[in-house]
Amino acid sequence: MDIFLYNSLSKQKERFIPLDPRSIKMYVCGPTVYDEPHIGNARPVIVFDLLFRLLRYKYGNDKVNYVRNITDVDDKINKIALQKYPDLDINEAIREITNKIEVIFKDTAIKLGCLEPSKEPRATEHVTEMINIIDSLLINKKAYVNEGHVIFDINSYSNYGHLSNKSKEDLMAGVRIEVATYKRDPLDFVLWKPSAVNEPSWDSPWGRGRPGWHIECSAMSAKYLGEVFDIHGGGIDLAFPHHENEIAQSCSYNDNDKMANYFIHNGTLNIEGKKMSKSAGNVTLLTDTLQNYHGSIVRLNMLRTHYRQPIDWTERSLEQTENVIRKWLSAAKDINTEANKEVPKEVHESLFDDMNTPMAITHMHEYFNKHEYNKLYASLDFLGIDLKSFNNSIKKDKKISKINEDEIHILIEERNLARANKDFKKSDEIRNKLEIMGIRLKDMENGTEWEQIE
RNA sequence: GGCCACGUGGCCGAACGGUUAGGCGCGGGUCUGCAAAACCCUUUAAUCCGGUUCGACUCCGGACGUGGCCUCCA
Repeated sequence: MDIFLYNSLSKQKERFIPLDPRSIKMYVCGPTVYDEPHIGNARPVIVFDLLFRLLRYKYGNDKVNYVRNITDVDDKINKIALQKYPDLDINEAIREITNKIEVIFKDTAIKLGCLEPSKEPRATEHVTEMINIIDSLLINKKAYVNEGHVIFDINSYSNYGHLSNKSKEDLMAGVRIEVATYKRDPLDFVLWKPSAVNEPSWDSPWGRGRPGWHIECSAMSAKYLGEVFDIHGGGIDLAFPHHENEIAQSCSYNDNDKMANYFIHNGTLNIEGKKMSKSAGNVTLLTDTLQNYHGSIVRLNMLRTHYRQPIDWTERSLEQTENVIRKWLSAAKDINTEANKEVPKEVHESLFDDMNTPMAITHMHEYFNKHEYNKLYASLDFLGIDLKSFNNSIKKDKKISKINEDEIHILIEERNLARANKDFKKSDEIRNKLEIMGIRLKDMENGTEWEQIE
């Protein structure tokens, strides 16, 4: 069975045909590490992890090369570095911040059930490669130097705007800021810019400076995946200008008509119906969400919506997902762990059809209803949702102290004694008392169990 | 202003030119001393206005709404 993917280049669903089935090459734009990861960052991380898993499944675990970069050079980082560590040397301050955020980001990705990419290169470790590309673009007259900046000449690349479906005229109509004096054309973009004293800088043929946005991805994708690779992924918000500019640079540099055969974009994410923004004060940090919901819930909640569809991230949908997971978890004891872990056909087909996770989840509900728990669990496993870790975390999450726990056990014994004596008035009093304490009792066949409410 | 995506039942969320997707929740029931869990039953929708068609939630046009992007700026 082949994988079908919606390709932003052709604007339609296409059969995925790799350049070389023995080595699949996927590049995904990773985070700019300037602030704690938020829920919006999680979407591409989860979506492309799933694609990584599908590709591994079809072509072999060791045949897929998944590169997800870390952008650690950016003016936002500079600003925060100066704010947070005014006494440190700027480069040290930046290191401090980017290292810290990178650790949180990677830790979060693991909690969300994501496999580690094959390679996670950092932009700052590839400045030499960037300079080489810029130098070559200058030699080939695709770029020019002005006022210490190196600028990409948009008019040297005829296909500009193809990915984002924008014509030069449309783009010009949108130009609303004052155009920088060093640009010949308002649409030209910066490859290299000079650095002030308190900005990070590297030596270059054009003086001390730093790379512009976009060039890092051209440099790192070429280095690790080659001139042309299979899949380039990221959020739809990156299609323009980021990916458009990457294509212009890379294709001009390599003299190719393509950078990657498939551009795959995930849809946007809103918070309770509104755009997430700092000014609106509704930035949902992943670390906060993961405090209240296990990574499996966050992951499943994300996958309940098709990846290209806009998603409205709400507390309510998280609660719904938690309900589903708890229900599925109830079947865990009936799982035959020895059973073959083969992905059920229907789930396999759904996922290979442009990652139709909602359809796959529908099949999983069917498996549960038909008591085909092994199929359900094989599917969950394939989606990267680990219910076993969830199970453990329920216990761990209980914030009941030891003393409290002893007290609960005493009360349970007391109640069971009352029940044995048919003193239901007393037994109900104890139930109520525990409920007020936030403990719910469950009389099971072999004894009374308890759980914390909420 | 330009380009684009989306608008499905109380809520989430698919497929599909004609056959009640599915889930969550609500309600009812079985079970239970009472609960909880589980199980069973129940709950028929497509923002609006036109058009194409024997037939449209599905295709086309328009309106309205929500959201994204419009180049170094957070």
